[in-house]
Amino acid sequence: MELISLRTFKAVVDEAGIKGASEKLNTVQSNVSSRIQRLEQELGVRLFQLKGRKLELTANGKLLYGYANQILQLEKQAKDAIRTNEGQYELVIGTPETFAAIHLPRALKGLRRDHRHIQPKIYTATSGQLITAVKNNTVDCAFAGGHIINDELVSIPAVVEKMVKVTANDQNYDPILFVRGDGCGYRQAALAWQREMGDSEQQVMEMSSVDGILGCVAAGLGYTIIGWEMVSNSRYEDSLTIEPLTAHHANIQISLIYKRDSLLEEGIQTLASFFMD
Amino acid sequence: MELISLRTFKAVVDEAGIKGASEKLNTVQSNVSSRIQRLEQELGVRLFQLKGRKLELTANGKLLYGYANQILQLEKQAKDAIRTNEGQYELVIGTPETFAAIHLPRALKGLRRDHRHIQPKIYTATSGQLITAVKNNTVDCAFAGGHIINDELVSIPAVVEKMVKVTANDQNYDPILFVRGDGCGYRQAALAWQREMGDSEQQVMEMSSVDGILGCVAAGLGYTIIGWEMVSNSRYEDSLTIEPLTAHHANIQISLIYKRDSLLEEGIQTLASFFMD
DNA sequence: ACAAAGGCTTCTCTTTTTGAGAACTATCTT
DNA sequence: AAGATAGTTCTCAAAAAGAGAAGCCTTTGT
Repeated sequence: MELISLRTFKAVVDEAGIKGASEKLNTVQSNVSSRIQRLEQELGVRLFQLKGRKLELTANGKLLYGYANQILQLEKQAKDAIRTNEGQYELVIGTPETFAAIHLPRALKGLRRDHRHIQPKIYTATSGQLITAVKNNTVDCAFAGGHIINDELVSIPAVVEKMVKVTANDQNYDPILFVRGDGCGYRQAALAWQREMGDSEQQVMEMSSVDGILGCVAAGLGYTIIGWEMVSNSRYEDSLTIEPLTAHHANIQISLIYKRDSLLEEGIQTLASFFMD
Repeated sequence: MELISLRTFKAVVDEAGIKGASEKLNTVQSNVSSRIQRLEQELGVRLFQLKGRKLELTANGKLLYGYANQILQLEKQAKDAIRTNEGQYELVIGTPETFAAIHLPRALKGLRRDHRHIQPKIYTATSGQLITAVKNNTVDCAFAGGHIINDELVSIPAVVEKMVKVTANDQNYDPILFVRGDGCGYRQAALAWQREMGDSEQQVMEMSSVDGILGCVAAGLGYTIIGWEMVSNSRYEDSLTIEPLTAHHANIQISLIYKRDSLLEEGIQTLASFFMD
């Protein structure tokens, strides 16, 4: 049994299929397929069962999945242990795009200046995906909004974003709420606010980029709820009006989360320290 | 990082060198050497350091060794879990040669008859080596004499061997104690008895096979201390005289030992059950 | 002090394994 | 029924692993 088999196996399970796995692993379907077949042959056991055109884990597959996770995690820990022992190590930081744009640069700059032995690497995804990414060890730590209730994770408060309602300067805008795609922290906040205002049958428009949203709002097509920092210094700042939200929705806490007893804890704390002032 | 790298690495550490590892892994030195080099390159770290013509683990090597053991053990557990789940599984039984000859056949026969889903596989070595073999997962369980004091191991009493002093029929023998090679359970018992008798400056002769020893004793060249079953039914039985040992050395407890929370516990208990009557 | 042996590395050549891509099959969708 | 989607099979090229020979540096023994 080789780790590549387990990595492949895990990818197939996680991505729910050979196609997904092949993309994640940067290879073609046929290779993934044959690796799995080899593994099955080696163990003398079927790991998946074709159910329609989807694969379904067998009992043995489920059994192996647990072990594969453990083994792969230990592999990562082994590498981490050696890297931290060497002083030099890579710290994979997960962050939502918005956070990466606004808050991260300053911290990263400080990190590069004062802690040359830490090589930061950025991985962007939505808040929701990032939490699983932390659990999976895809990233060493991640910035995410809201409060994380999970005792295998630790969270350090990083920044508090002041949420604001953004409208066009002329106050003459359509009652359309612009939100970002699924998984974005702002989106949740915006929808919660909308619900509370009783405006929930208002039209909602989804857009993938914050810049796009602000552009639309500036053009008077609607309004949005977003972190204050996102607007200030934006290219549309001058054509937008900002209005603070009512107390209870006013703030979103963004925390740096990581897995309890991560070997890279020291580096993560160092990163967090740049947000304490 | 692949498991073959870790297996190789572990073998080099355990066998204290590339030559030993290459033999254990049934390959040539050059391959072991290059696998290690690849691993070092991959981790960007030296794992060994040439000290004279021996290899010495570096700090990073020691770190990795711990992880390698854990990972490899999990690999084994994963396979075991699947095999036991399948019902059919292989049970690797360690035993001293002497035990294999006398006590094991009956149990093995019963196992094959009543528990076809267990495929026993025999691995012979000395008692001392067997204990480490159990710890290393080289074997799933092993028969060993004496009392095992180790809380990562479990031991089930299997048989009690009655120790006897064996001499030639004519009572006219040299005061030479015949013992087996290092690591044999009988050897220890014999030497302990000799010490207690105050005969410790008596000559001792080492021989690797029990049959050889009995032959020599039968020929009047000396005497030996050994389990009673070894003598009865031996080809020399008729020319030998048996004399029970004094109470305190009279018995050796042989137990079946295995690693606590082995996944194959059920099979091991089954094996042990053949000794309970 | 020198020859011999032991142990690791390097180099080369052969065999095996892996990977990419195309063609194929079966299932689901509309 | 056509098209899209997901997985498998097959083939050929590329890469990696294995075996063996030769070399280098220590240790050991006389």
